[in-house]
Amino acid sequence: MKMTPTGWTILGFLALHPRNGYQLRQAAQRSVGHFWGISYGQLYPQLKVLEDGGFIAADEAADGGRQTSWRLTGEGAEALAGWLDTPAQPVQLRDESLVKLLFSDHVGVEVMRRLIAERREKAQERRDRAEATIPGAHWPSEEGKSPETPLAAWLVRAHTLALADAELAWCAEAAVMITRHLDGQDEL
Amino acid sequence: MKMTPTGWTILGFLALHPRNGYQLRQAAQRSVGHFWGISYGQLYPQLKVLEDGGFIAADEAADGGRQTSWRLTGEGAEALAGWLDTPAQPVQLRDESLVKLLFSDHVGVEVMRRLIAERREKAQERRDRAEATIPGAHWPSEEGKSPETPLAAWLVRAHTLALADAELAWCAEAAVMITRHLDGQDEL
DNA sequence: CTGAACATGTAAAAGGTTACATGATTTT
DNA sequence: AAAATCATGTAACCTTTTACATGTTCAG
Repeated sequence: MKMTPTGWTILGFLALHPRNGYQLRQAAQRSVGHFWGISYGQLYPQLKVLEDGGFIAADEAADGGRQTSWRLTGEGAEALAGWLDTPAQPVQLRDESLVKLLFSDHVGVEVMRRLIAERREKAQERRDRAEATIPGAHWPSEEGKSPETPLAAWLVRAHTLALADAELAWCAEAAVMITRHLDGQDEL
Repeated sequence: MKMTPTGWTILGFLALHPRNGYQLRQAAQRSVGHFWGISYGQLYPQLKVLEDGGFIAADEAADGGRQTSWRLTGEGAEALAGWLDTPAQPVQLRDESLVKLLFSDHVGVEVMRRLIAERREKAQERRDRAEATIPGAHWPSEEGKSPETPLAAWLVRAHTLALADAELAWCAEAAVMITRHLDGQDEL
């Protein structure tokens, strides 16, 4: 089996600190869930692949062996750096709600309003979650750990906030435009 | 075979006006390409499915039969309306560039700067393309066609512009933050 | 003791992406 | 005459998604 994008993501998370599969899942869900789902079905198989490749190693010290904590190896760090230097895959977006909106001209404005209301809710949730996130607070602070601000995490958080705000602003504007459009029709 | 999301999208586009497979491909690419790719491999098979379901019908009048122009049937219009009333699938985003940014803390700011520069370019392209688009200018205006402003298309265009602007603003801000971060380190 | 959260996996399905294949027509 | 565009399709692949399966530990 080969490494999938899920594999690289695992590598990235393990670069921050060691964890087990379950924790990887949660971390991914929590911190990148809304723009980069990691594939649960691939998670454990990919861990095997990464181990075979020598990119990660198991620390089974913590528990009797029930849970496996994985850490990045030197090779893994090199591979990760290489991946980061590779041009990113183009952004893939599948936004059904927007397509439906595009086709909603002839089915009444209620549909439009509902679609937009739903988008507003989702955007607000994303925003709230990002706002509540303290970048770099990945695990209970260990003494001796450098308290440096994680710039990257900060930037990503700012990105989420900025995009969510733009979405919210658009929702408000859209509502106004719909109303205005209806008024305009009445005047004719 | 069953109907896939690609099928519904085809239905939506045919609701605007009849076209052949090739034109569907182009329309989808042009107008929703950046948030909803239609699957080319699935296009012609789905056209068959839609025909079997009675949702679309072939108009082979135009050409000797080489190209098939498809139009929506009454049943198709109903089905489309039903789909539009169905809750939209959650937005799926796969943004590798953002993930790489998140993991780029320890590989040098050049990587960060490059990632951000690439995002800026993409965002600018999206913005320019959307700006140049005149919503509703789908085909050479036929006489008798109502010159109504297509509200939905307008809203979608506004969305693209708003999100692209937010992305561009974030890129600028991010560049500043990176510089500031480096300055802060020097002062220590 | 009962349910929620922890933890590790496997299998199948679904659908999108890419590449391939073919040929006609139009443009340069 | 060559290249680009038009036009229709097929096949294989790839990866995510979803569902299933199983057992443990911890909290109420």
